[in-house]
Formats: sequence, structure tokens, C-alpha cells
Amino acid sequence: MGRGRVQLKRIENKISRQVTFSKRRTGLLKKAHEISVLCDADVALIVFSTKGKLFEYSTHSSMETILERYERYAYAEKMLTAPEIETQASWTLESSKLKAKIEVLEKNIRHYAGEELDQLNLRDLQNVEQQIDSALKRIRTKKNQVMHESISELHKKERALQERNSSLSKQLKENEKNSEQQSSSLQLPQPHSVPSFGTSSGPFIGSAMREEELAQTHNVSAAMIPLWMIRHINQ
Amino acid sequence: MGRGRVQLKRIENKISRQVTFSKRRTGLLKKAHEISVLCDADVALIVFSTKGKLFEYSTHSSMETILERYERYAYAEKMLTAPEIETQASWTLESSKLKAKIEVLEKNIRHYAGEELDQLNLRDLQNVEQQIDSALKRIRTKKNQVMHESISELHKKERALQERNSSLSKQLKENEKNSEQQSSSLQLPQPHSVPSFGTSSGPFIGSAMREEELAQTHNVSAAMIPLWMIRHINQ
DNA sequence: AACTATTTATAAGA
DNA sequence: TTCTTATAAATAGTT
Repeated sequence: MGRGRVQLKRIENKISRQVTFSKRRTGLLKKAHEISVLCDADVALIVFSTKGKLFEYSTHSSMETILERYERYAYAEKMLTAPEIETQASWTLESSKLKAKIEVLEKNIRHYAGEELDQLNLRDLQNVEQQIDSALKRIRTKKNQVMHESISELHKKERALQERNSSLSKQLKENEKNSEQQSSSLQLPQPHSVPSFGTSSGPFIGSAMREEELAQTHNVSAAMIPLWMIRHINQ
Repeated sequence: MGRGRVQLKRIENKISRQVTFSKRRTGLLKKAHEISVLCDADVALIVFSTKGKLFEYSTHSSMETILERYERYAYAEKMLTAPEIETQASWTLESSKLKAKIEVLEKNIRHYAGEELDQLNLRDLQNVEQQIDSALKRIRTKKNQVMHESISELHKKERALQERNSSLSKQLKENEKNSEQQSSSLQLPQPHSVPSFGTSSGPFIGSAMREEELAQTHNVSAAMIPLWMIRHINQ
């Protein structure tokens, strides 16, 4: 690109070498910047002149970030050549390894969450779809199982309550009979008070109890399946 | 340097961004090499594509050497901003933190994959379900989009082939007419041979062509949408 | 992956 | 270093 062809070999004339360096350095940095903007790439460029002066360019994400990323990337190869020594380097290496792993995991999660799909081709998309679909099935199966257990718990409780209730009623009638014989002016106690089940409740049972209370405020038997639950079971 | 001026901003079209990246990357690496040879400079160039693929160039004295040199050079500045000495303890701490993060991420992924659901209560299950469900929707939307694009490509190709075909047929008939007038004993060539498009095929075009061939072996018009594609579109 | 019309980079000169 | 200019090189759009 100039008035003469250029041979790819060291320019011997010191002055023109320096001039060329200055010009081409500008061009190189410019092009590095261009590709990073145009193509959305991460670029790090380091140039030392013959005299040892440093020139650098790096994408917004800073030189350190990119060099770290590079170290991470080069990790696999490094392990082959450098057996572990507990040095600063090996710590850097371990750190890089862990960070690389985190990067992969986060990418996976984003894909599982249906994000950053532009990176995937049709085959990848289908794989992810299939995985997520079967995960969804497993989760719904599990949820149904949990809810069915919850329902039988509720049924069990209902029966217990009914039994307790009728035994209380029975007892009450007997008391009435006795008190009629002795004195007809006594007040009647309330027959429907709910008995406590003591401490027998894990977190799940606890939430079942709350549902039961909710049902009662709507004047429905606690044994009925709540609507929101049915909706989910049928999915 | 091309048929049009170029704006210094991210190329939105994915395909041309990729093509431009490939071309400019080649150019950039070449120029990095040239300046290092011509001007006797030490150059290190690291480029990560959008997709995270690494490309690198470094002067003979190896990437590691140059990066070390860079670190040394940048060391003075670092000391001004970060006087902290990296002790063994701080490394261990960092390592622990990273490991903890990995643990959490892995657990999340397992849940996304529908595993280890016993740890989750009903509320958690419903959250995960909802997240996965919407991820699935996003992924299917994306897949549909990709496939629709693919289909319009195929349709475009079909039209091109049909046009080419009919123009060839026309030409052939004229040739027949001419040859009948000159000599009626000549053999007729096959009129339906598919014309080659020469070397004009990127990766996508290549696979489209294969689908087309597949369709032909099943005695179906190449323009028909392949069954496997329809199946996925309707999901 | 080639081609080619243009733009861009730059060698040489001032 | 900077400017100019002729020319080589890179590359955007196209096939």
C-alpha cells in the first residue's frame, strides 16, 4: 500500500524502520479497534517497539480482563506442559480453571433459561429444547406427587377431625343428659373447637395446615381439594 | 476498502458480521505479523470472536513471554492502585469463594434439569416449573424463527432452480428444432439434469442442498418443506 | 471460496 | 512528526 512493493523482511534503515513502525502501528491499532466494534469481538493488542516502548489496545473490557480470559482459554494446553507446582502461577492457574468452569456453568444456565439463543444453531436449539422439555416433565411429575401426598394428608386429617368431632358430640350429649338430671340451667360449651395436633409438623405439613385454615375461612370443608391445587394437578 | 464505505458500528446482520470478522481477522493477523517483521517489534494479538472462539498471534518470542513482559511493564501502575500482596490466605479465600459459587451454579443446573427435586418444596417446584416453562417457550420461538428463515431460503432456492430449469428447457427445445432441421439422426440429451451452481455455497447453502437431494430420493419436489422441519415448526 | 469495484493504508517524497 | 500523493493492499458487496 504505497509507492512501492514491500518485502516482508526487517527494514534495515533505522529511520525508515521507525517511520514505518509509527505509521503501521497507527494502522494496526485502528484495525484492531475496527474489528472489535464491527464484529463485536474482544481484542487485546500489545506491541513493543524495538526500543522497548509499549503500545497497546484493548476492547472496553480492559486488557486485564482479556488476558485473564486468554489464560483461562490456554489452560488446557498449559497443563500438558507444566506439571503442578505450588507457586503463584499455579494459583493463578487454579483460579483460571475455576473461573472457566463458572463461565461454562453460567452459559449453560442462560441457555436453560432461554437466553443468548443467537449463539446456538438449529441442532443446539433442539438439544436444549429436548433437555428442558424432559426436565419440565420431571418437575411436573414431582409436583403432582407432592400434591397428591398433600391431599392424602388432608384427607387423613379430615377423618381424624371428624372422628374427634363425633366423639366430642357424643360426650356432650351424655353431659347434657347428666346435667338435665342435675340442673337444667348450665350453659352449653361449643362443640366445634379444633383440637391441636401438638408438635407433629414438618415444613410441608405446616403449609398444609395453612391451606386448611384458608379453606375454613371460605366456609368449605378442609378436606376439599383447593382449586389452585387442582389446576396444577391437571397440567 | 471495499465496495462501500463502512460505518464504525456493530454489523447487525449476523452472517455478514461473521464474514467480515473472518476477513478482517485474517488481515489483522497479517498486519500484526508484518509490523513485527518489518519493524522488529514484539507483538501479541488476542482476538475472541462473539462466540468466544480464540484467535491469536504472537511474535516468535511466544505469547507467554510477551504477556509476562507486559505484566512487568504494567506492574508499576498496578502497585499504585493495588498495593495488596497476594498471600496464600487470600488465594485460598478466593478459591473457596469460587468453589462455593460453582456449587450453587451446579445445583441450579440440576434443578433446571429436573434432578434432585426432593430438596424442593411446592413453592420452589412451582417457581422452577414456571421458569423452565417460559424458557421452553423462548427456545421454541427462537427455533421457529430459525427454521422459518431456513424455509424462506429453500423457497428462494427453489424459485431460482425452477427459473434456471425452464430457461434450460426452452433453450433445449430451440436446439432440438435446429438440429432437426440439420440432421434428424442426432440423439437427444436429457432435459431434466439439474444444473450445478459451481462453488457458490456457504455452510448453510450446503446443508440446504443436501436436504434438497434427500427430498429427491423420496421422489418429492425439492421445494417441499422437509417433514422433520414441519414436525418441529408445529411444536 | 472467488471475484472485483472501491476504499483504505501506506511508501516515498517534501 | 505531518502532509501529500501515487500506488499497493484490504475488503464490502456480489456471485
